[in-house]
Amino acid sequence: MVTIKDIAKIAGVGVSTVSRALNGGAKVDKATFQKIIEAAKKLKYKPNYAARDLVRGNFSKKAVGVVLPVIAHPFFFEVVRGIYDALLEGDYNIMLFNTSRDREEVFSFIIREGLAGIIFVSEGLSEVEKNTLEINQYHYILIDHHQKNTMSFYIDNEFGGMTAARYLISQNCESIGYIGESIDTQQQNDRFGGFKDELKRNNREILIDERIPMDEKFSYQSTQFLVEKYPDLDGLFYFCDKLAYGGQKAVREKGKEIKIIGYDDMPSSVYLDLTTIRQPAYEIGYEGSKVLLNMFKAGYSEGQEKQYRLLPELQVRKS
Amino acid sequence: MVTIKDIAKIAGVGVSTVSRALNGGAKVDKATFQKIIEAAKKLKYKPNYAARDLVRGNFSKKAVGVVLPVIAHPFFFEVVRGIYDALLEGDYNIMLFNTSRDREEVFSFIIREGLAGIIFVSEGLSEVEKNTLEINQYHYILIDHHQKNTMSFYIDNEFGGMTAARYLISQNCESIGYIGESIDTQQQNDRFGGFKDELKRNNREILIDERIPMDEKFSYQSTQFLVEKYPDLDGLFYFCDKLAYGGQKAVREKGKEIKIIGYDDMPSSVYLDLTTIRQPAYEIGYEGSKVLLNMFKAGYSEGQEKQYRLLPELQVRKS
DNA sequence: CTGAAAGCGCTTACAG
DNA sequence: CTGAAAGCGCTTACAG
Repeated sequence: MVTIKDIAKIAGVGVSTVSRALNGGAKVDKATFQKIIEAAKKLKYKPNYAARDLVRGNFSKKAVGVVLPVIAHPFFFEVVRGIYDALLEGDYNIMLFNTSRDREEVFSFIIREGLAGIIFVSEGLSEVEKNTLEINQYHYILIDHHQKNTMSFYIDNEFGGMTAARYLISQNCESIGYIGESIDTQQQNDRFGGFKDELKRNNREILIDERIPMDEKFSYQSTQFLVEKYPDLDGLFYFCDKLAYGGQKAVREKGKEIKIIGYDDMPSSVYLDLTTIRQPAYEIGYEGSKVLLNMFKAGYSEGQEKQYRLLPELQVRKS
Repeated sequence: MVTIKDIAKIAGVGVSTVSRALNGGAKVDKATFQKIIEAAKKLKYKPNYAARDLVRGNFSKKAVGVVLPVIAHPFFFEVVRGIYDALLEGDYNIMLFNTSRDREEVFSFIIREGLAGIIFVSEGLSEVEKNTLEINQYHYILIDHHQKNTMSFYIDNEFGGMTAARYLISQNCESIGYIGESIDTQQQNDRFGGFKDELKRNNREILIDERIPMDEKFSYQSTQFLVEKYPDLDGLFYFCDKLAYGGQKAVREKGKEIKIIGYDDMPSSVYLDLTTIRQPAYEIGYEGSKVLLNMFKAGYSEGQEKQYRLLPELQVRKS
C-alpha cells in the first residue's frame, strides 16, 4: 500500500508537507504542491481513511444500516422509501445490506462498519446476534417483524388475514382458496393463520392452499388451473397484490364470478380496481426509523414500549 | 470517549487482555473475561472501528456508494434493483446517498467513506467533483445520465421521444399534447426534444406542453382540464407511466377517443393496457454495475468505450 | 494466561 | 513555508 511516506520520499519533502498538500494545499509552496500531487498520482496514492478518521476523531458515522432479505418486492420499496425519508430528515445516510448469502459474515461486516444503528427489515434476530449487537452498544430495531423483547415495528398480519376472511364471508363466498408464496415467513404464517382461523370460526373450510413463487405469471397460471379444477370456487385470497394481479387476469379471462382480494394496496391497485388489505408500508418504515433516530439521542429508556403494532385496513373495490 | 485503556484500569488488567476479551475471549481466563465484559458494559464502551481497521489493515471496503437524487419514483426502484443484484453477485454492499440537501457536504462525506466505487444515478458531475474523484483514485460511473468523457450508462431518451411521436403519428393523431414533470432534467429535455423534433419533421405542431408535479392526481386533474379545453385533442404523450395512469383514467371517464402513450413500462402497465415506451431500467443498473465491478479488478483501460447507450422500445397496447 | 511495547497511516501543534 | 515528533485507539507478536 502506498502511504504519504512514499510520496514524501519521492517528492523529497517531509510527511507533514505531503499531508498539508493532500488536504487542500494551504500553507504549501506552489512548486512543492505540484511536486507532491504529481508523486501521488504516479504512485496511485489512495488515502487511508481509517488512519485519517482515527486521528481526527471522526467516530460517529452518521449512517444507518438497513438489512433486507430481498429487495425485489414493491412492498420493500415502500418500506425503504419510508426509512429513506426519515433518515434523511435526521441527516443520516443509508447503508443497504443483504443477508441472503453468508448471514454470519455479513453480520460481522455490519458490526465492523461502526454504524450509528441498524434496521432489520422483515427478519428476526438470533440470540447470538442480539448479544453481539448489545456488546457493541448498537441501537437497532426490527421493521415488519415482531419478536419478544426487541424493538419491533410491524403490521398486524393476523388481523389483516382475518379482515380478508371477513370480507369474503360478507360477500357470501362459500368455497374459498388461498394463494401464497412458497417461502414460509412470519408474515405469511400470521396472515394465513388469521385468515384460516376466521374462516373456521364461521364454519368454512379452506378449499385451496396453494404456494407459488412470487411472480405474476405463476399466479396467472395456477389460478387458471384452480378455477378449472374447482368449479364452485367463489373467493380467492392472495398473499399480495402482485400475485392478485395475475389471478385477476386469469379469472376475468375465464369469465368466472370469483371474488378476489389482495394484500398490500400497491399504487396501481386502485387503477386495477382490486379489493385489498392496505398495509401502511411507508409509515412503518418512516415511524420505525424515527424511533431509532430518537434512540440515538435519548437512548433506550427503561420501560419504553418495544412492540409497535400498526393495523392494515380493508380497501373495497370492484374485484 | 471510552477506550480499552479505561476498561483495563477499571478491570485491573492490561490493555492487551482487554483487547483479547473483547474480541471473543480466546486465551483469556474465565474470571478475567467476566470482569472485563462487565467493566465494558458499565462504561458503555464502543469500539473505535477506525483504530481497529487501521491496525488490521482493513482498507478495502467492499461497498459501493449509490447516489440518488430521489427515490420515490418506481423507475429508480428498478434501477436500484439492477444495481443491487449486480453488486451482490460481486459481493459488494451498497451505501445509499442522497444529494438533494447539501450536495457538497454529502460529496465529501462519500469520499471520506473510502468506498470501492461510486454510482451516480440520473445526475451529472461538475468539473470540481470529477477532479476530487480522480485525485482520490475513485472508480465511478453515471447511470441514466450521459456526460462527455465520463463512463455513462444511459437509455436514449431522444430516441424514446421520437418513437412516441412516431407512434401517435401512425395512429393518425393530429392534435398532440405532452404532459411532463415540472423539473427540468436531462432525461426530460432529451425525451421531449426527440418527441417535438419528430412531430415537426412530420409537420405537426405540439398543441400542449404541460408540466406538473410527479403525481397521478395532478395528472388526472390536468388531463381532465385539458381534454375540456382542447376538444380536438387526439394524442397525449406522458413523461412516464405513473403520470399516464392518471391521464388514462381522466380520458376514460370523459369518454374521449384519445390515444395515450406513457414512458417506462412499469410492471402494472401491462394490466392497465397502457401503450408505452419500455425503458430497460433494471438492465441499465445491472450492466452499469457490472462494468464498475470490472473496473475494480482491471482498472479503466485506455481507449475503453465510455458511452454505453441502450435503446428503449415501443410497447403497443390498447391505450 | 498476561502485560509492555511496537506500530498501523495519518494529522497537527510546535519550533524553526 | 517546512519537518521532526507526538499521538489518535487498537491489535499482535513477544517474552514472561
